[in-house]
Amino acid sequence: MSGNTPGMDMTTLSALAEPNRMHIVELLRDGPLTVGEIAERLGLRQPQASKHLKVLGESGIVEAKADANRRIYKLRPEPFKALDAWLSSYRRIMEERYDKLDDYLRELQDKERQ
Amino acid sequence: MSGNTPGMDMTTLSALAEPNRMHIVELLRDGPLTVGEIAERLGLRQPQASKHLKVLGESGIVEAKADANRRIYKLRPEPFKALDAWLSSYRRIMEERYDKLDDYLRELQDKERQ
DNA sequence: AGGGAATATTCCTGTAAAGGAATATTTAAA
DNA sequence: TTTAAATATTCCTTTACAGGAATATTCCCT
Repeated sequence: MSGNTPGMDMTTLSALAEPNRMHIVELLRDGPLTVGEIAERLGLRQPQASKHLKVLGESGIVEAKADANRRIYKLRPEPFKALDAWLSSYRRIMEERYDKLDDYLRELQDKERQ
Repeated sequence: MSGNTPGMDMTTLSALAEPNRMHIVELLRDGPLTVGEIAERLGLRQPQASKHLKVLGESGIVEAKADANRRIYKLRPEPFKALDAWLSSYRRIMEERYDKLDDYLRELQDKERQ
């Protein structure tokens, strides 16, 4: 089997919650990059970049392809798919109607307050 | 103005990355709940529930409606919309083609390795 | 006014995690 | 086989944060 979309991993969120790692992910959105390139663009020292990439790798967000000396990192689709699937169970809450009802109730409360 | 969908807040992710808070959010997905109800269902002590709800509130994930002694908490749609908007910029990476190309490159590399 | 219920806040402690600096590892090239 | 470049790992220190216990606050009721 090849294209499975498992449940969301909590480590996905904690990995993305760190600003430097989020920044790395946003960089990789435009294509694979080398550790050195990532470190340079983020103004990080190389060891920190490696550490953050390790965390991202352990949560499956990123994978590396060895190329001699270098390691080319890129995003893996699975965690994003899982996050999207999880988020979809909140579609009802994101609906427009939800907001309207909310505003309506808020108005009522404001009026009652006087 | 009423229906704005601002950019994603990093605190959304860190708030959700804590297991108890994620659990609270999943509970509230099915409807508003009282602090006591939340604490009871999660096996938390009341102060911890309040603390987690405070964090969720500060990141805008949750809001409370006062009802005498009690505070009824419910989800706010905005952070979920923002997360969805952010995720949508990764749709290309989630595409099926991405996986296929990936597998293809992997095959090539495996063959070259011999 | 006083008491009790529901919730919030404070203080303390332990722990996980991020950054800095140094070092180890791997690989290509001379 | 030594050297240098790219990356990973280790050790140390500091800080953020979660839980526990106690206390403060707010509100209703009598």
